[in-house]
Amino acid sequence: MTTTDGEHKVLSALHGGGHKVTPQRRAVVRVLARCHRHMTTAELHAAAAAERGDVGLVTVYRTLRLLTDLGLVCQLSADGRQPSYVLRRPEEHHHHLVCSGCGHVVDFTSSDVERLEDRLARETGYRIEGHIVEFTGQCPDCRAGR
Amino acid sequence: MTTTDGEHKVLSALHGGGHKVTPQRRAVVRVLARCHRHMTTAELHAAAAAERGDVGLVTVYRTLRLLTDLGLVCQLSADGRQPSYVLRRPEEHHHHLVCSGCGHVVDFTSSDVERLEDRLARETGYRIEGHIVEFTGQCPDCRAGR
DNA sequence: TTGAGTGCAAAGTGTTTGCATGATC
DNA sequence: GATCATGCAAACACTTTGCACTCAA
Repeated sequence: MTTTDGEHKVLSALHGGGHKVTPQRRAVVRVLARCHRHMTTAELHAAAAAERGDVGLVTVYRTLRLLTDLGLVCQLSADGRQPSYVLRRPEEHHHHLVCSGCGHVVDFTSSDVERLEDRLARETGYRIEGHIVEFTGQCPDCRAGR
Repeated sequence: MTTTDGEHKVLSALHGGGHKVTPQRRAVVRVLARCHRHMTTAELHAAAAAERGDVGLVTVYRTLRLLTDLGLVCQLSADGRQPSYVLRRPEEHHHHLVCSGCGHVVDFTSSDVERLEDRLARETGYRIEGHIVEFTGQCPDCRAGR
Protein backbone atom coordinates (compact mmCIF):
# COMPACT_ATOMS: atom_id res chain seq x y z
CA MET A 1 0.00 0.00 0.00
CA THR A 2 2.10 2.82 -1.32
CA THR A 3 1.35 6.43 -0.52
CA THR A 4 2.01 9.07 -3.10
CA ASP A 5 3.17 12.58 -2.38
CA GLY A 6 -0.01 14.12 -3.65
CA GLU A 7 -2.12 11.89 -1.49
CA HIS A 8 -0.15 12.80 1.59
CA LYS A 9 -0.30 16.49 0.84
CA VAL A 10 -4.05 16.46 0.48
CA LEU A 11 -4.63 14.47 3.65
CA SER A 12 -2.40 16.85 5.58
CA ALA A 13 -4.28 19.82 4.23
CA LEU A 14 -7.55 18.22 5.21
CA HIS A 15 -6.32 17.55 8.70
CA GLY A 16 -4.76 20.95 9.02
CA GLY A 17 -8.02 22.54 8.02
CA GLY A 18 -9.81 20.86 10.87
CA HIS A 19 -11.47 18.23 8.71
CA LYS A 20 -11.56 14.60 9.66
CA VAL A 21 -9.55 12.08 7.73
CA THR A 22 -11.94 9.21 7.23
CA PRO A 23 -11.37 5.98 5.33
CA GLN A 24 -13.84 7.15 2.70
CA ARG A 25 -11.99 10.38 2.12
CA ARG A 26 -8.72 8.50 2.01
CA ALA A 27 -10.11 6.26 -0.69
CA VAL A 28 -11.29 9.15 -2.83
CA VAL A 29 -8.01 11.02 -2.42
CA ARG A 30 -6.02 7.93 -3.19
CA VAL A 31 -7.84 7.37 -6.44
CA LEU A 32 -7.33 10.98 -7.41
CA ALA A 33 -3.67 10.88 -6.51
CA ARG A 34 -2.95 7.71 -8.36
CA CYS A 35 -4.00 8.76 -11.78
CA HIS A 36 -3.50 11.77 -13.96
CA ARG A 37 -6.87 11.43 -15.57
CA HIS A 38 -9.88 13.52 -14.92
CA MET A 39 -12.82 11.61 -13.52
CA THR A 40 -16.49 12.29 -13.04
CA THR A 41 -18.13 11.84 -9.68
CA ALA A 42 -19.59 8.54 -10.80
CA GLU A 43 -16.22 7.24 -12.03
CA LEU A 44 -14.55 8.27 -8.82
CA HIS A 45 -17.25 6.59 -6.85
CA ALA A 46 -16.79 3.35 -8.73
CA ALA A 47 -13.03 3.44 -8.29
CA ALA A 48 -13.18 4.39 -4.62
CA ALA A 49 -15.79 1.76 -3.88
CA ALA A 50 -13.55 -0.82 -5.53
CA GLU A 51 -10.94 -0.05 -2.90
CA ARG A 52 -13.32 0.07 -0.01
CA GLY A 53 -16.82 -1.23 -0.35
CA ASP A 54 -18.40 1.31 1.92
CA VAL A 55 -17.91 4.53 0.00
CA GLY A 56 -21.26 6.03 -0.88
CA LEU A 57 -21.90 8.17 -3.91
CA VAL A 58 -23.14 10.97 -1.69
CA THR A 59 -19.89 10.96 0.20
CA VAL A 60 -17.98 11.29 -3.03
CA TYR A 61 -20.04 14.33 -3.95
CA ARG A 62 -19.42 15.87 -0.54
CA THR A 63 -15.73 15.06 -0.59
CA LEU A 64 -15.24 16.55 -4.02
CA ARG A 65 -17.03 19.71 -2.98
CA LEU A 66 -14.81 19.99 0.07
CA LEU A 67 -11.60 19.37 -1.81
CA THR A 68 -12.58 21.84 -4.50
CA ASP A 69 -13.42 24.49 -1.93
CA LEU A 70 -10.05 23.92 -0.29
CA GLY A 71 -8.34 24.32 -3.65
CA LEU A 72 -6.93 20.82 -3.54
CA VAL A 73 -8.78 19.62 -6.58
CA CYS A 74 -9.58 21.30 -9.90
CA GLN A 75 -13.00 21.02 -11.42
CA LEU A 76 -12.98 20.70 -15.20
CA SER A 77 -16.04 22.08 -16.88
CA ALA A 78 -14.98 20.98 -20.30
CA ASP A 79 -16.06 18.06 -22.34
CA GLY A 80 -19.72 17.58 -22.16
CA ARG A 81 -22.19 17.42 -19.42
CA GLN A 82 -20.96 16.47 -15.99
CA PRO A 83 -17.99 18.22 -14.45
CA SER A 84 -14.92 16.13 -13.82
CA TYR A 85 -12.10 16.41 -11.35
CA VAL A 86 -8.32 16.16 -11.11
CA LEU A 87 -5.95 16.55 -8.23
CA ARG A 88 -4.43 19.98 -8.23
CA ARG A 89 -0.71 19.44 -8.64
CA PRO A 90 1.03 22.73 -9.47
CA GLU A 91 0.82 25.33 -6.74
CA GLU A 92 0.46 28.25 -9.08
CA HIS A 93 -2.39 29.21 -11.34
CA HIS A 94 -2.56 26.95 -14.35
CA HIS A 95 -4.73 25.52 -17.08
CA HIS A 96 -5.48 22.06 -18.39
CA LEU A 97 -5.03 20.16 -21.59
CA VAL A 98 -7.22 17.08 -21.58
CA CYS A 99 -6.97 14.02 -23.79
CA SER A 100 -10.33 13.22 -25.31
CA GLY A 101 -9.29 9.60 -25.62
CA CYS A 102 -7.90 8.48 -22.26
CA GLY A 103 -8.67 11.53 -20.18
CA HIS A 104 -5.07 12.21 -19.28
CA VAL A 105 -4.57 15.76 -18.03
CA VAL A 106 -1.55 17.97 -18.71
CA ASP A 107 -1.15 21.07 -16.56
CA PHE A 108 0.36 24.15 -18.10
CA THR A 109 0.87 27.81 -17.38
CA SER A 110 0.78 30.55 -19.93
CA SER A 111 1.57 34.21 -19.99
CA ASP A 112 -0.51 34.41 -23.16
CA VAL A 113 -3.64 34.11 -21.10
CA GLU A 114 -2.60 36.88 -18.73
CA ARG A 115 -1.66 39.06 -21.66
CA LEU A 116 -5.01 38.46 -23.29
CA GLU A 117 -6.73 39.26 -20.03
CA ASP A 118 -4.90 42.59 -19.79
CA ARG A 119 -5.79 43.46 -23.34
CA LEU A 120 -9.45 42.69 -22.81
CA ALA A 121 -9.59 44.76 -19.65
CA ARG A 122 -7.99 47.69 -21.46
CA GLU A 123 -10.13 47.51 -24.57
CA THR A 124 -13.49 46.79 -23.01
CA GLY A 125 -13.33 48.49 -19.64
CA TYR A 126 -14.34 45.27 -17.95
CA ARG A 127 -12.76 44.32 -14.69
CA ILE A 128 -11.83 40.73 -15.39
CA GLU A 129 -12.69 38.37 -12.58
CA GLY A 130 -11.97 34.95 -13.92
CA HIS A 131 -11.69 32.70 -16.89
CA ILE A 132 -12.05 29.17 -18.11
CA VAL A 133 -9.26 28.03 -20.37
CA GLU A 134 -9.29 24.39 -21.25
CA PHE A 135 -7.87 22.61 -24.26
CA THR A 136 -8.83 19.20 -25.51
CA GLY A 137 -6.97 16.97 -27.89
CA GLN A 138 -5.48 13.56 -28.40
CA CYS A 139 -2.37 12.56 -26.49
CA PRO A 140 0.51 10.88 -28.34
CA ASP A 141 -0.48 7.42 -27.09
CA CYS A 142 -4.07 7.73 -28.20
CA ARG A 143 -2.98 9.14 -31.55
CA ALA A 144 -0.84 6.06 -32.05
CA GLY A 145 -3.88 3.92 -31.41
CA ARG A 146 -2.96 3.11 -27.80
CA MET B 1 -42.56 45.14 -34.91
CA THR B 2 -38.96 45.75 -35.86
CA THR B 3 -36.81 43.01 -37.24
CA THR B 4 -33.13 43.00 -36.50
CA ASP B 5 -30.46 41.83 -38.87
CA GLY B 6 -29.46 38.97 -36.65
CA GLU B 7 -33.02 37.75 -36.42
CA HIS B 8 -33.42 37.79 -40.17
CA LYS B 9 -30.16 36.01 -40.74
CA VAL B 10 -31.06 33.20 -38.39
CA LEU B 11 -34.53 32.72 -39.84
CA SER B 12 -33.10 32.60 -43.34
CA ALA B 13 -30.57 30.02 -42.28
CA LEU B 14 -33.30 27.96 -40.70
CA HIS B 15 -35.40 28.12 -43.82
CA GLY B 16 -32.44 27.46 -46.07
CA GLY B 17 -31.58 24.38 -44.06
CA GLY B 18 -34.99 22.92 -44.69
CA HIS B 19 -36.33 23.69 -41.24
CA LYS B 20 -39.72 25.21 -40.70
CA VAL B 21 -40.05 28.73 -39.46
CA THR B 22 -42.71 28.49 -36.79
CA PRO B 23 -44.05 31.26 -34.60
CA GLN B 24 -42.40 29.61 -31.61
CA ARG B 25 -39.01 29.57 -33.28
CA ARG B 26 -39.49 33.15 -34.34
CA ALA B 27 -40.15 34.14 -30.76
CA VAL B 28 -37.04 32.43 -29.46
CA VAL B 29 -34.87 33.89 -32.19
CA ARG B 30 -36.31 37.35 -31.65
CA VAL B 31 -35.47 37.28 -27.97
CA LEU B 32 -31.96 36.12 -28.73
CA ALA B 33 -31.47 38.75 -31.41
CA ARG B 34 -32.74 41.59 -29.32
CA CYS B 35 -30.32 41.33 -26.46
CA HIS B 36 -26.61 40.87 -26.13
CA ARG B 37 -26.95 38.95 -22.91
CA HIS B 38 -26.53 35.27 -22.46
CA MET B 39 -29.63 33.49 -21.25
CA THR B 40 -30.42 30.09 -19.84
CA THR B 41 -33.11 27.93 -21.36
CA ALA B 42 -35.50 28.89 -18.60
CA GLU B 43 -34.87 32.61 -19.07
CA LEU B 44 -35.35 32.31 -22.79
CA HIS B 45 -38.54 30.41 -22.25
CA ALA B 46 -39.92 33.11 -19.97
CA ALA B 47 -39.00 35.85 -22.41
CA ALA B 48 -40.32 34.01 -25.45
CA ALA B 49 -43.53 33.09 -23.69
CA ALA B 50 -44.01 36.74 -22.80
CA GLU B 51 -44.13 37.51 -26.50
CA ARG B 52 -46.31 34.61 -27.44
CA GLY B 53 -48.14 32.65 -24.82
CA ASP B 54 -47.83 29.32 -26.55
CA VAL B 55 -44.11 28.67 -26.43
CA GLY B 56 -43.41 25.57 -24.42
CA LEU B 57 -40.24 24.95 -22.48
CA VAL B 58 -39.62 21.78 -24.42
CA THR B 59 -39.74 23.68 -27.67
CA VAL B 60 -37.16 26.11 -26.35
CA TYR B 61 -34.87 23.20 -25.54
CA ARG B 62 -35.35 21.75 -28.99
CA THR B 63 -34.92 25.09 -30.72
CA LEU B 64 -31.70 25.84 -28.86
CA ARG B 65 -30.33 22.46 -29.73
CA LEU B 66 -31.15 23.02 -33.38
CA LEU B 67 -29.68 26.52 -33.49
CA THR B 68 -26.55 25.35 -31.73
CA ASP B 69 -26.12 22.45 -34.13
CA LEU B 70 -26.51 24.83 -37.04
CA GLY B 71 -23.85 27.10 -35.56
CA LEU B 72 -26.26 30.00 -35.23
CA VAL B 73 -26.04 30.17 -31.48
CA CYS B 74 -23.13 29.78 -29.09
CA GLN B 75 -23.47 27.76 -25.95
CA LEU B 76 -21.61 29.20 -22.98
CA SER B 77 -20.45 26.63 -20.49
CA ALA B 78 -19.13 29.14 -18.07
CA ASP B 79 -20.63 30.56 -14.97
CA GLY B 80 -22.20 27.93 -12.91
CA ARG B 81 -24.51 25.13 -13.59
CA GLN B 82 -26.79 25.40 -16.57
CA PRO B 83 -25.43 26.31 -19.95
CA SER B 84 -26.55 29.61 -21.41
CA TYR B 85 -26.87 30.84 -24.94
CA VAL B 86 -26.12 33.85 -27.12
CA LEU B 87 -26.73 34.54 -30.75
CA ARG B 88 -23.61 33.95 -32.75
CA ARG B 89 -22.74 37.31 -34.29
CA PRO B 90 -19.21 37.20 -35.73
CA GLU B 91 -18.74 34.78 -38.58
CA GLU B 92 -15.24 33.77 -37.61
CA HIS B 93 -14.05 31.79 -34.66
CA HIS B 94 -14.22 33.85 -31.50
CA HIS B 95 -14.45 33.79 -27.74
CA HIS B 96 -16.64 35.43 -25.14
CA LEU B 97 -16.23 37.87 -22.30
CA VAL B 98 -19.28 37.75 -20.07
CA CYS B 99 -20.38 40.27 -17.47
CA SER B 100 -21.11 38.56 -14.18
CA GLY B 101 -23.49 41.35 -13.30
CA CYS B 102 -25.83 41.90 -16.22
CA GLY B 103 -24.81 39.00 -18.42
CA HIS B 104 -23.77 41.18 -21.34
CA VAL B 105 -21.53 39.31 -23.77
CA VAL B 106 -18.56 40.75 -25.67
CA ASP B 107 -17.21 38.74 -28.58
CA PHE B 108 -13.52 38.84 -29.29
CA THR B 109 -10.90 37.10 -31.35
CA SER B 110 -7.36 36.48 -30.29
CA SER B 111 -4.23 35.24 -31.93
CA ASP B 112 -2.90 34.58 -28.44
CA VAL B 113 -5.13 31.56 -28.18
CA GLU B 114 -3.97 30.16 -31.50
CA ARG B 115 -0.38 30.77 -30.52
CA LEU B 116 -0.90 29.00 -27.24
CA GLU B 117 -2.54 26.12 -29.04
CA ASP B 118 0.46 25.76 -31.35
CA ARG B 119 2.86 25.82 -28.45
CA LEU B 120 0.93 23.16 -26.60
CA ALA B 121 0.78 20.90 -29.61
CA ARG B 122 4.53 21.26 -30.09
CA GLU B 123 5.49 20.73 -26.49
CA THR B 124 3.13 17.92 -25.57
CA GLY B 125 2.68 16.04 -28.80
CA TYR B 126 -1.08 16.32 -28.45
CA ARG B 127 -3.18 16.95 -31.49
CA ILE B 128 -5.36 19.77 -30.25
CA GLU B 129 -9.01 19.37 -31.15
CA GLY B 130 -10.74 22.17 -29.35
CA HIS B 131 -10.79 24.55 -26.46
CA ILE B 132 -13.02 26.49 -24.15
CA VAL B 133 -11.90 30.05 -23.59
CA GLU B 134 -14.30 32.21 -21.66
CA PHE B 135 -13.63 35.26 -19.55
CA THR B 136 -15.89 36.70 -16.90
CA GLY B 137 -15.80 40.13 -15.34
CA GLN B 138 -17.77 43.24 -14.63
CA CYS B 139 -18.73 45.54 -17.44
CA PRO B 140 -18.21 49.30 -17.05
CA ASP B 141 -21.90 49.90 -16.27
CA CYS B 142 -22.03 47.29 -13.56
CA ARG B 143 -18.77 48.53 -12.09
CA ALA B 144 -20.32 51.99 -11.83
CA GLY B 145 -23.21 50.49 -9.93
CA ARG B 146 -25.55 50.52 -12.92
C1' DT C 1 -51.61 17.08 -47.98
C1' DT C 2 -47.95 15.64 -45.21
C1' DG C 3 -44.27 15.36 -42.45
C1' DA C 4 -41.81 18.40 -39.39
C1' DG C 5 -42.86 20.75 -35.17
C1' DT C 6 -45.45 21.37 -30.86
C1' DG C 7 -47.33 20.60 -26.12
C1' DC C 8 -48.15 17.78 -22.44
C1' DA C 9 -46.94 14.42 -19.23
C1' DA C 10 -43.89 11.09 -17.89
C1' DA C 11 -39.44 9.26 -17.54
C1' DG C 12 -34.36 10.04 -17.14
C1' DT C 13 -30.09 12.06 -15.23
C1' DG C 14 -27.31 14.14 -12.03
C1' DT C 15 -27.04 16.42 -7.56
C1' DT C 16 -28.54 17.88 -2.94
C1' DT C 17 -30.79 17.38 1.57
C1' DG C 18 -32.97 15.38 6.06
C1' DC C 19 -32.14 12.41 9.44
C1' DA C 20 -30.51 8.59 12.25
C1' DT C 21 -26.31 6.00 12.85
C1' DG C 22 -21.37 5.71 13.28
C1' DA C 23 -16.50 6.96 13.75
C1' DT C 24 -12.65 10.49 14.23
C1' DC C 25 -10.31 13.41 17.07
C1' DG D 1 -17.56 12.08 24.63
C1' DA D 2 -18.75 15.66 21.37
C1' DT D 3 -18.89 16.58 16.85
C1' DC D 4 -18.33 15.93 12.37
C1' DA D 5 -19.00 12.45 8.59
C1' DT D 6 -21.58 8.73 6.46
C1' DG D 7 -25.37 6.21 4.24
C1' DC D 8 -29.83 5.78 2.82
C1' DA D 9 -33.89 7.45 0.82
C1' DA D 10 -36.34 11.09 -0.64
C1' DA D 11 -36.47 15.47 -2.72
C1' DC D 12 -34.76 18.52 -6.39
C1' DA D 13 -33.48 20.59 -10.68
C1' DC D 14 -32.72 20.20 -15.33
C1' DT D 15 -33.27 17.78 -19.68
C1' DT D 16 -35.05 14.31 -22.78
C1' DT D 17 -38.59 11.26 -24.70
C1' DG D 18 -43.26 9.12 -26.20
C1' DC D 19 -47.28 10.22 -28.31
C1' DA D 20 -51.24 12.47 -30.36
C1' DC D 21 -52.35 16.78 -32.43
C1' DT D 22 -51.27 20.92 -35.36
C1' DC D 23 -49.60 23.75 -38.84
C1' DA D 24 -45.96 25.57 -42.20
C1' DA D 25 -44.67 24.62 -46.73
